[in-house]
Order: sequence, then structure tokens, then C-alpha cells
Amino acid sequence: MVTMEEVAKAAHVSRATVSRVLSNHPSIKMETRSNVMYWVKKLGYEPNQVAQSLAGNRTNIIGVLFSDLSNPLYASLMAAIVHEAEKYGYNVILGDAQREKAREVNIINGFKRRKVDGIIVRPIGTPNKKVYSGINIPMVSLFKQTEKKNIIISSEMGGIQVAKHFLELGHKNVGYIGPLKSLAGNNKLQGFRSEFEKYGIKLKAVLECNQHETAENQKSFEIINQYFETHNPAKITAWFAHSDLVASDVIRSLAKHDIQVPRDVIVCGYNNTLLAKKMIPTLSSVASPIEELAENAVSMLINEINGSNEETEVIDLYPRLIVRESTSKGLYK
Amino acid sequence: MVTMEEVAKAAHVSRATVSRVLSNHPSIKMETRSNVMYWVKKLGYEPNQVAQSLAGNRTNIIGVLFSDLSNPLYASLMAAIVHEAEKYGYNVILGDAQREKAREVNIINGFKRRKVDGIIVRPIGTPNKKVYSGINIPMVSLFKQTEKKNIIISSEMGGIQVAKHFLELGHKNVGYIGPLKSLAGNNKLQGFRSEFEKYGIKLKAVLECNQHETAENQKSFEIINQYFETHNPAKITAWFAHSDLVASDVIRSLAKHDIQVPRDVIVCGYNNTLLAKKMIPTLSSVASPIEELAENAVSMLINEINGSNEETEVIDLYPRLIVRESTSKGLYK
DNA sequence: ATGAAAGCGCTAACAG
DNA sequence: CTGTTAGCGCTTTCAT
Repeated sequence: MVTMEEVAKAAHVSRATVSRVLSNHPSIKMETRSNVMYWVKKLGYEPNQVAQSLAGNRTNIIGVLFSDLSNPLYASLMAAIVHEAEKYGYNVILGDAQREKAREVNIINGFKRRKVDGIIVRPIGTPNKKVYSGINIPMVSLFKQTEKKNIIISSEMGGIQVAKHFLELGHKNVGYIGPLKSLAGNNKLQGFRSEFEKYGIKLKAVLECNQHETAENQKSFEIINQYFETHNPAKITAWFAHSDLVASDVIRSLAKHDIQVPRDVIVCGYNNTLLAKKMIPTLSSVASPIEELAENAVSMLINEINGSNEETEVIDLYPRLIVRESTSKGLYK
Repeated sequence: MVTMEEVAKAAHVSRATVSRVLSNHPSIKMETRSNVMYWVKKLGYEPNQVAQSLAGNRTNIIGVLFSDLSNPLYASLMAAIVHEAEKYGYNVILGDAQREKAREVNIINGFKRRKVDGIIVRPIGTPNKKVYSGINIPMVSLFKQTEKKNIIISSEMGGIQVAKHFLELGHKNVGYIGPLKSLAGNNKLQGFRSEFEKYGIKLKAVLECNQHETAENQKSFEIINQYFETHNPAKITAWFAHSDLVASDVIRSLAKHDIQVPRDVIVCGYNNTLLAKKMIPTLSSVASPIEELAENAVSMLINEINGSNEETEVIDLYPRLIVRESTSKGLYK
């Protein structure tokens, strides 16, 4: 392996000079610079980042921790973060807590031992104060608020947009299906409900399903089927599902009862996954601004790494409803 | 920050001893060990992995490089690799070449500067000999063969399985749609075709579409539509699509022509994505053994890191057809 | 069984 | 503008 020492010798300068040339230090004569660069190239020298990290007290690595990478939303978010970090010359070390709080702590401790310059985390459930307040390195939390920097995507706003869309299409018999206990689920419902209440309209059904975002979990299908056993499936003409997966289950159940989407009933999902884009019918869905989220998270983090203020801060991002076939037809009753 | 030095002082031993205790060196008296551990805990000492890496000449990091993370298959593979690596105490640094060869090289060079202990890579297109042969650290290639270690998933076998399935259902008028130029596409087709040829059956249609695995790309939809303009859509009763996305387009186009799947025509996809699991109808699809792939890749790599043989090696994994609604009915003509 | 000492390859004052 | 020097925090012979 070629070391800086060897370059220095070949170029008849000190290691310090080589180091300066490589880090574009201003006080270097053009001549020395080109001489050094000549030898750097000639010898094929590549700096050892581990040594740089130790000496420079800076790794240029950020740790990214997800609550659950099997959720496709997070998988694409992760890609976006990697791309964004790369622009700033940062590498990403990845952690997946797989919905287990214990892992969450372990992974964060691992990040610390690695001396990552900062952490981006999507916490599991309600962020544990003990864990998150005690983190003494730059941190940005996604989706959940902590005492550090935070980027939130307003689920309430998502619900409101869907409600407005349903209202425009003239629907008054509407239902929601999704989790009620989780914060995100609750907020979606809040927004959705409040918008209808402005017009004195009450939700005709609120079905609870606290399922995880995995394809194998069929709970929501059973729940909606069960509901249709005792209720006329055609009565509610517009369903808001808390995820695309659940929306797919709703459509499937409706189909089982010979109800067509969107001809008879319309359905809206959430997350704008592949499924929404390619299902038949394609699914209207609320899209989170993934790229924007990644950009904000990375730049916010790097600002803090570079020593900007360290106070609590919250950025609110808004999701956007993407209308597709599944809500493409109004009923105008 | 608590350093090893401080622990050593507190415990009245040398740093070497602390180091030995922490790395479970055998020649340490029980008494010293517990004394040292007492102070380690008391002071909350956490080893600095950057320093360990520099001194120990080993980072316990593996670099993982994908050709294109927007492909959902790779996103889940990545999660599996992260989980697997964690079991061995390794962290993963992630790279995404985004289908650009130039990035591929840059990222690999970045990995080298980071002194990763090994690299797992899914190369873009045909692996560039210059790039891949010259990598002088342990490496495992996924899906494509290089002169290093390789794990291949036989696409040919996937095609064969689909063909067998179609044959069992009595289908003789069958078509393929997918890329012909890429290796994987070609192999799928080879396997599919050869199985039918055993029975003297020729494929009735082979449609080329070299699309990327992104939801936005509608090319395959146009291609199949175009085909149906000049061919009776009901004539081919079984389609093999090279991906779930393309399969979805086929089904959509058939629906447009009032052909129902699977009642009139059956369709099989590839990759076993979320889409396949949740579409309506659910989609039969060929699943790659992601977990197995991750396990093999990581253990193969770590074996090489730990100095096992360094010869070229190839592991062949087989995909598995998962039958769902879209091919659930035979025609028995 | 433990300590002393020599690095790992680089950065960053401090001097000149 | 460049060189000298002192580390960064740990591992690992080589002694004892």
C-alpha cells in the first residue's frame, strides 16, 4: 500500500505538505502542488480514510437507523439518503431495528463506537427519552419528534387532502380503515374526519387494524370482510385506507362482493408504493416527499455536524395526494 | 470520552492488559480480568472502533454495492445482507451505482479508501474485467459471474419452472415478454423456451422490452398493446413476463381487451414483489431466495476475509415459482 | 501473566 | 509557504 510518507519522500517534501495539497490548503505554491500531485498520481496514492478519521477526529460517516426496513417506504427513503449523503462526501452505515426496541439501542451504540459524525433515525413507536435525549452527537429524527432535530411529515394533512378529494367527488358515506393507536394512524384519521365535520358529515365507519406493513399480513382483509358480513358493502361509497396494502385488501374484499372500484366505490391508499402505481385499478395514494425528506435530513444533519446551532428544531413536510384510477370517478348522488 | 488509557490507570494495569481483557485473550488471570471489567463498566468505557481499525488493520465493515437500489428486489436483499452481517459483528456501508458504470468504479474506490474488509456487489451489466479483476480485497459478486467469488441465481431454472407449470395447466399457446439482450432476460427465455421445445411446442410470441424495473416506465404496456392491435389477444393463453411490473402491464392490457386473468388467459411474473402478493388477481411469480443469497454472500465473504482459499468459486442458487391466482386455472384445451 | 514500546497512517498546531 | 513535532486510541510483538 502506498502511504503518504512514500509520496512525501518521492516528492522531496514533508508529509504535512502532501496532506495540505490533498486537502486543498490555500497556502501551497502552485509548483509544489503540481509536483506533489504528480507523485500522488504516479504512485497511485489513495488516502487511508481510517487514519484520516482517527487523526482528523471525523469519519465522514453517518449512521442511518430504520425502525423496519421491510417497509418499502423506508427502503426507498434509505436509497434517497444514501444518494444525498454522497453529494456531501459522506458514506452511510445502515442499521435496521426490525421493530425491536432493544436493537434500536444496540445499533445506536454501535454507531457511537464507530464514531459516526451523525445519526439519522426513524424511531420505533414513541421515541424513548432515555435513549434519544442522551445521544451526544448530531442527530435528526424522522417522522417522530424528539428533543433533537426532527423532520415530520404531517399525516393529518394527508387525511385532509383525501377528505377534500372525496368531498369534491360528492361522497358523503365514507369510511376509514387503519390503526387508531399509532400516532400516524391517528393523525390521518383526525385530518380526514375533521375535514368532513366541517360540512357536518360524520364518518360512517372507522375500522381498526393495527397491522404492520408487510405483504403477508392479511388481517385487514379479514377485518373488512367481517365488516361486510353485517353491513351492506355498497353503502359506504368511499374508503380511506391507511396504507396501499390495506387499500388493496379493501378492493379485494369489495370485489368478492361484486363491488367494482371505482365504478361503485372508490378507495384511496397511502404511501404511494409500487403497488399503488401498478395495481389494477391503479390506486390513488398519498405520497410522502421522500426526496425532500432525505435532502432536509442530510443537510440538517451536516449543518449540525459543522457546528450550527444545536437546539431542538422541527421541519414539517406535507404529503401530496396522487389521484389515480381507484378514485377517478365521482358519484354525484 | 473515556479512553483505554484511563481505564488502565484506574485499574492499575497497562493498556495492553485492558486490550487483552477486552479481546478475551486467554492468558489473563481471572482476578485481573474482573478488576479491569469492573473499571470498564464503572467508567462506561466504549472502545473506539476507528482506532481499533487503524491499529488492528481490520474495520469490520463490508461495503455493499448495488447496481440500482430503486429495484425493490435489491432493497430487500440489502436488508437481508445487513441482518446477516450484523450476526458476524460487521457493519455495512451502502453504495448505489444507479445504473451508471462510472459510479460503480467510484464507489468501489471509496470502499477501498475506507479499508472495508470485503465487498459484496451486484454489478451493472457485464462485469468490467478491468474493474473487478483488479479488486485486491475479498469480494463476492451477486447475480453476475466474475473472476472472484460469485453467487448466481439461475434465471434459466426460473424459466423452466414457469414452463413446466404452464405445461401442467395444458397451455400450448404461450408467449414471453421481457428483455432479450440482458443476460438474465435471455436465460429466463432460454429455460422457458427449451422446456416447451422438449414437447415440440414453439413459443407463439417473444416480445422484447428492455425496460428498467421502475414503476414509471410504461414501455411494456405500450409494447403489449401494440402487439394486440395486430394479434388476437385471446390467442396466446399464457404469458411469461420477465418481471412483476411487466406482468402487471400485460394484465392491464388484457383487461383493456376484455380478457380476464386467469379466466381467459394466465400470466406469470418474476421477482415475487409486493405487487405480486397484493395485486388483484394476485400474481404467480418466481421468487429468488433472498435470505439464502444474503447468507451465502456474507458467510462466503467473511470466510475469505478470514483467509480461506481465494480461488474463483460459484454458488448456484435456484429460484422458486410461487403459484397464485393469476395462473390458478388450467384451460385443458 | 503482564508491561514497555513501537507503530497503524494521517492531521494540525506551532515554528520558522 | 513548508517542515517539525506531537498526537488520535488502539493492537501487538518482545521482553520479563
